[in-house]
Amino acid sequence: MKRDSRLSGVLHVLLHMAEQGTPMTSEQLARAMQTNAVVVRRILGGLREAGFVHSEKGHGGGWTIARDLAAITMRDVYDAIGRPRLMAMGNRTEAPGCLVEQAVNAALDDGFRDAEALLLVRFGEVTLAALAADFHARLAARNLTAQEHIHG
Amino acid sequence: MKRDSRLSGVLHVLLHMAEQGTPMTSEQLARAMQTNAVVVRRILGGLREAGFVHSEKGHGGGWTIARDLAAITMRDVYDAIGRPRLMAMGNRTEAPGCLVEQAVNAALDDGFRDAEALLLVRFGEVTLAALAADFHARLAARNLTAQEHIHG
DNA sequence: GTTTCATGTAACTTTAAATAGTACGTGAAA
DNA sequence: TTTCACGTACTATTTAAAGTTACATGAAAC
Repeated sequence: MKRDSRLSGVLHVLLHMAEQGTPMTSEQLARAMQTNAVVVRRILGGLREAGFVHSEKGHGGGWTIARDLAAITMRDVYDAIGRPRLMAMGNRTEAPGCLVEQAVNAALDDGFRDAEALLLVRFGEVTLAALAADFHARLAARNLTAQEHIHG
Repeated sequence: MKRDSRLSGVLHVLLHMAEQGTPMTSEQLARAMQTNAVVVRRILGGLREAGFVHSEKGHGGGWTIARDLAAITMRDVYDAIGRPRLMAMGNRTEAPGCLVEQAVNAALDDGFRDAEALLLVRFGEVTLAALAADFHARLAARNLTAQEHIHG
C-alpha cells in the first residue's frame, strides 16, 4: 500500500492556514500540499466536523482555523482525520485456529499496542501552537519573516 | 499497498519448524502459512543468511532451525527479514524546503522514532522459546498434545 | 547415470490501500 | 445570473506486498 501522509499533510496546511489569517481556498492549500484540491477538502472535512476549521462557499470563501492553536494537539488532528492505521505490519490471520499462530499474534499485538499508545501520548503532547512556534524559530534562525517565506 | 504480514508469517512457520524436529519443505510450510512455497523461500532466505535456519536441497531436504530457540528473539527475526517499515504513516515530503513542513515533520518524526524504538525493545524481549512455551500453554489449556494439534 | 525431489531466484501478475483526478451539485457573493 | 468555492460520488492511478510461473542447481534414490 501507499504510505499514509494525511496527518503530515493536514498539519502542514493547518499551519499555513493559521499564518494566513484570511480564508484560504482548497486550491491554494492543495498547491502548498502539492496535491489535488479534492484531497484537501476530503481531509479537512473531518476537521470541520470536529470543529477545528470552518469553511465558507462562494466568493471570498475558503478555509479558516476555528479554534486557538494552543487548544489543538496533533492527537486531536489524528482523531479528526479518522484515526488511520499507525502500524505498517499486521497479523497474517486475525482470528487463527492454529495455536502457534495465536501465540505469535498475541506477542506481536502486545508490542503494537504499547507502541501505538506511546505514539498517541506523544501526539497529545504537541499543540499546533507549539508547531507554529517551532516554525517561527526556524524563520528566525534564517533571518526571515513569515512574509518572506514563500512556499516551496 | 497490502499490509505487511511477513514477520507474523515467518514467526509462525519458525515455530512449526521447531515443533517438527525433522526438515520441513517449503511446500509444507506454505500450507501452514496459507501461502505459496516461493514466498516462504523468499522470507526464510534472510533467516538462512543470518544463521537462524538451515536449508537442504534434494530428497529428505527442507528447512530446519539452526539455533536454540532461546537464542533467537523476535527482534532478530525482524532484522533478518530486512527490517521492514514499522510505521504506516510517513511525511508527505521527506526533505521539504517549506519551514512549516519542516516543523511538522520534526514533531512527527520524534513520535515515530520513540514508538519504533519501544517496539524494537519489546521485540527484543521475546524469544522464540517464550513463544513456544506460550503455544504449549495454549495446548495444555485445551487438554491437547502437539501431535493432536493439526494445523488449521 | 538418470530420475526425482527440493531449494534458489528472476521475472511477471495480482491485490489492497492510499492517493489522485473528474464531474457535477449546492450555496454565497459579485 | 454569473462566478467562485465547497461537497461528494465515482473512477483512475500508484505503491508495495503477496502470489505465480519458469527454470536453474544440487542432492539423494533407484
